[in-house]
Amino acid sequence: MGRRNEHTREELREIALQAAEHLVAEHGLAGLSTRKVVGHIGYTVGSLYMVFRNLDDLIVQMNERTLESLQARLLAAIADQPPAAAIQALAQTYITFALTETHRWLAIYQHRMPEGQPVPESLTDKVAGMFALAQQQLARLCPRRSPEDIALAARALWSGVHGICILGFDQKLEMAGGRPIQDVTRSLLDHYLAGFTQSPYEI
Amino acid sequence: MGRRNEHTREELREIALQAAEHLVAEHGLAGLSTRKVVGHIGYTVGSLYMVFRNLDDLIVQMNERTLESLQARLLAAIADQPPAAAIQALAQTYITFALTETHRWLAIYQHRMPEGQPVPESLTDKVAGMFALAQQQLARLCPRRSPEDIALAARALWSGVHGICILGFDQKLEMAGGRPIQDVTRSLLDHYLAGFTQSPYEI
DNA sequence: ACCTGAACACCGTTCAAGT
DNA sequence: ACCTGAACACCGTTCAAGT
Repeated sequence: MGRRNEHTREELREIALQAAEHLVAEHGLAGLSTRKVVGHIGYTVGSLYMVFRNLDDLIVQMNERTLESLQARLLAAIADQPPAAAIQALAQTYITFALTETHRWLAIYQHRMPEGQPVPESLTDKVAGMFALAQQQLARLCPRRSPEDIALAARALWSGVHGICILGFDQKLEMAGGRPIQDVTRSLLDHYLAGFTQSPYEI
Repeated sequence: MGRRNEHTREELREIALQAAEHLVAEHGLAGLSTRKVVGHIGYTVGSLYMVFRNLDDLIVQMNERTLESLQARLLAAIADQPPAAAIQALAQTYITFALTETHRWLAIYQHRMPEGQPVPESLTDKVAGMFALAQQQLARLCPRRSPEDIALAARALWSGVHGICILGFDQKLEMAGGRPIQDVTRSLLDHYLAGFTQSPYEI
């Protein structure tokens, strides 16, 4: 009885991921459980394991989808912008995503693989692809810099913007009279790039 | 039977926190549970609730202890250093702490209060105190800057260094041929400060 | 007053049994 | 082949009962 053959495997996977995304968006990663997911889609626990290896697998696949939609927005923000504007646009778009899709964005970083199990490459690839966007724009901005310098700067800035977002939401660094994270980010980018585009050699 | 009256309330609290710290250091925050804690100290579950309101309360108190020992190391690193060196020392000490006490340090940011409950002030105060160290050194370095500029710069740099650490451990941004996080941090600080100490006005 | 241990409502995961 | 639902080993939290 129940739902037998109502959905293909792919459909089951899709509605399960949608239910998971809904639960996370509403209550955060902690509000996600296998039983709640199947409760939402009218199946029983066992059926989840036909489509996902386990809950971690489901979360990873959900996080990959989040990364894909983030990447799409970043790409749209760059468009045909000149490099300096593109870099600002990347940062502001990342912030906007974090502000609007807070729980789903947080889930990417909150989830940890069980002890010893590595993060799947399919996910790290997507993070790397996103990071490459920043690196490309930085290379356009400073064409005479060595690839090593560019990579270092891209990592410093990407991590920096991410850190501002993470601590901004943590309540844990909610400064009294604190400026909005957009301002902090602009300060980071402008001052770093002022220093970076000016000094020709790495220290 | 059991352990009745073997420990005062304060002693019970202490050994419970020590057991929790040991479990987290060994297996991460996910490896912590009330039953494992009491298993280590020879009590039963119920007794934990004499000393802590619940597991979240225990974790918060554990995280506050971690922040205290981090703050102590940061203070020692500053010593009588001139401001520029003090800022570098703060960053490198933060990194070293994250590298050596990885799981306990991660637990500070991994733990989230249940929906709606705010982070206790006792914890946010300790984070703010730590952050103030950076702000003070920055004010010494740039005495003519407005307090607003200093606060903005302190937040950009603190968040930046934190972001570099977080993404560095996440495996999620483990760049191929990536430079050690110490180098990325130095790049962030040097270039930002080069830009910051030079431009007299905020954009 | 201190502490136990059973009880309750949740969890993730497995798997024999049903269709 | 698909799916169920009971079973197992874990959770956090409460609370009557014991000393």
